[in-house]
Amino acid sequence: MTTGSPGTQGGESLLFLTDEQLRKGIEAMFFAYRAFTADPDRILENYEYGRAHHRAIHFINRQPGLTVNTLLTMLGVTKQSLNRVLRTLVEDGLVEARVGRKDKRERNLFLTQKGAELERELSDAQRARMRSAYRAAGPAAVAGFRQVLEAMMDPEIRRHYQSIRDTSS
Amino acid sequence: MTTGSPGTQGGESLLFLTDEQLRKGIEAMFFAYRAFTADPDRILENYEYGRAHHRAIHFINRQPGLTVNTLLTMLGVTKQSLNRVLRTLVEDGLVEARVGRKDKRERNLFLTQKGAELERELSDAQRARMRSAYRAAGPAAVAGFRQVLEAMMDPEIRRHYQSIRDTSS
DNA sequence: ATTTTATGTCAGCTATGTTGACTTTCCAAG
DNA sequence: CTTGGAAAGTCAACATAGCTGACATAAAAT
Repeated sequence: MTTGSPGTQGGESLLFLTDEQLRKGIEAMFFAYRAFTADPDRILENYEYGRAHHRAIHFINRQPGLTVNTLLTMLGVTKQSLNRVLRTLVEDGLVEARVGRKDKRERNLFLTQKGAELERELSDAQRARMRSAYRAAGPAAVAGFRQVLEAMMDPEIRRHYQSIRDTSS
Repeated sequence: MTTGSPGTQGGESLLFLTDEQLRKGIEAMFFAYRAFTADPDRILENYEYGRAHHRAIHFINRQPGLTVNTLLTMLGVTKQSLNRVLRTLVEDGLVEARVGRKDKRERNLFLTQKGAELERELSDAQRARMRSAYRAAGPAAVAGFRQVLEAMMDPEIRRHYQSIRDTSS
């Protein structure tokens, strides 16, 4: 719809929209995502945590002080599922849940030093793979990569994604 | 390593390799992958199948006649895990497992008509999202997308990925 | 005062992964 | 021809992480 309907290719090839191309894209997503999670998964085996803990830690690090509800929206799971994860992280002293200043019903989530250390270990591994892929593909490819992924997201999530800015190093 | 170490940027900016850029890439992968699986997951709820069945069906469709072992490598799960999935698909008449002609220990896997119909329904949904994202981003972005994903894969899997060619429409 | 929201918790279920042990079939090398 | 090992299938037991449903508490909003 954006570039015109079939038959009205204004000079631009639409070969990249063939079923074969789309299927290759689907497979690329599957294989790449598996590799993408493999490194942190290996590290997490040494702890008593899983991928769900990693995700929670990631977003708490990225948006320190975010509420449980916000985290819920970003992770896209039920509160029961998140609660199980969050409870162990708080009990183990990796996450601190402070009662909200304005609204005391809310809990603002922060990583403790210990939590930040695990975050660092996990994200070092994940960023190393991402960096290597970025280097190999080059800046133009990276821009395209980000564009396609962003276009693939659900609109509500895309807004969340775009609103996240790093506050750590 | 490919484009030079920090300080020796031969005219090419390395800003795309900052931690912030890498973290945005990590988040993009997470959010996009979730959207990517959401449509087929919704369809699968109407059947007694899950995401694991979808993956098996996808690859059997893409490489009709592939052996159980090949499928195992591509899915990256244990034979016990795959067997549970494959058994229900065979019992329900979606997949046919023919004894190998040369090596009778092997099973060559094929979709039945019924299996092909489900594959079509699932992949229609998944391709629709992929097509929409490709259209929105454009052919240059798609090329970059594929390059980065490919660079992210583990080398052995990348070879499998590159060897897959479509035989269906 | 009542309703709604944010959070937490208990119980039970399902899907999908894991390891380990074992059997059957059958190719291929001695 | 026998034997070793590969391919496949199966059984059992378990872990993770998702789900629904029901219910409790505290605090904000109406």
